[in-house]
Amino acid sequence: MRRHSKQREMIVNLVKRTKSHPSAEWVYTEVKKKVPNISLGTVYRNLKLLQSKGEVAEISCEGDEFRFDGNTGLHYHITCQRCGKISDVEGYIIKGVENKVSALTGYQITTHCVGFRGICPECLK
Amino acid sequence: MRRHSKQREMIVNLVKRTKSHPSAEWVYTEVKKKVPNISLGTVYRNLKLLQSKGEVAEISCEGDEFRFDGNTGLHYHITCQRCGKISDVEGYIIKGVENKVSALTGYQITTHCVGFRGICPECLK
DNA sequence: CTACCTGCAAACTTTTTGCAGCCCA
DNA sequence: TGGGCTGCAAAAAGTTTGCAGGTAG
Repeated sequence: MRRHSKQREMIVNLVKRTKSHPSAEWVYTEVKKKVPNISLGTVYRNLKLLQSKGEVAEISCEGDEFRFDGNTGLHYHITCQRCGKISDVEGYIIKGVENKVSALTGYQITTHCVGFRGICPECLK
Repeated sequence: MRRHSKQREMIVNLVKRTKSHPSAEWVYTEVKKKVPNISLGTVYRNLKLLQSKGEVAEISCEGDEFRFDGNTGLHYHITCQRCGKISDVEGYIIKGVENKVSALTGYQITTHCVGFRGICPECLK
């Protein structure tokens, strides 16, 4: 049972290191700079694998989204409607929502996510 | 300047009426039952148009999602991880978050959305 | 050796677009 | 009658998969 390959390692490191919530395509072109003959298929395969191992998380609670986040801890996102960038909202977690919604809906809740939309300070200038 | 067409009207009504947060494909097959020769292109064109007019909203704050919601007022969603259905969370809005996050990030905030993941009561049985 | 992993390319799925004709204000 | 709207089909974009060969353990 093999664990490592140069390609896999690069992908993990890249996704964990970057703050930009990359798409598969972005990861591909980025890794390609170091490993020029990597294939897109490999990137998808690895992202999926890493995701299933919980080393990397998909953004969004609805689930058809293909942008990833190396930070798998609970935190929220904010998207700038002007320039499209996605950032983390640091230091703010809403407490008690899961219990409240569980009581309200009867669901057994696993997780929640929160997203904001607006205009970032740079674009406001 | 024309406003109505049979197809458009059917699409609006369908999306506004349904609670199931439909995908474009679902809308297509559903409308097809009444208007058999409607084309998928028309469905996409209309959903996009309605969305830009604010008559219908896309689910998710990250934006690559293609499921729609006829209820454009602020409300949250919950997805069942077992059966995949998406429901509305009724009667619960978190207050003050937008101001808080605005202060925290410097963004001018337009909206926020909240999603939950869990197992629905039916699947828990 | 033998899994597992990779690159490549083809297959799929989902969404967008160009075009010619149709239809309503 | 004109401009928007439609159906159709091709194109584009995004994701998955089969295969043959390579490589770490």
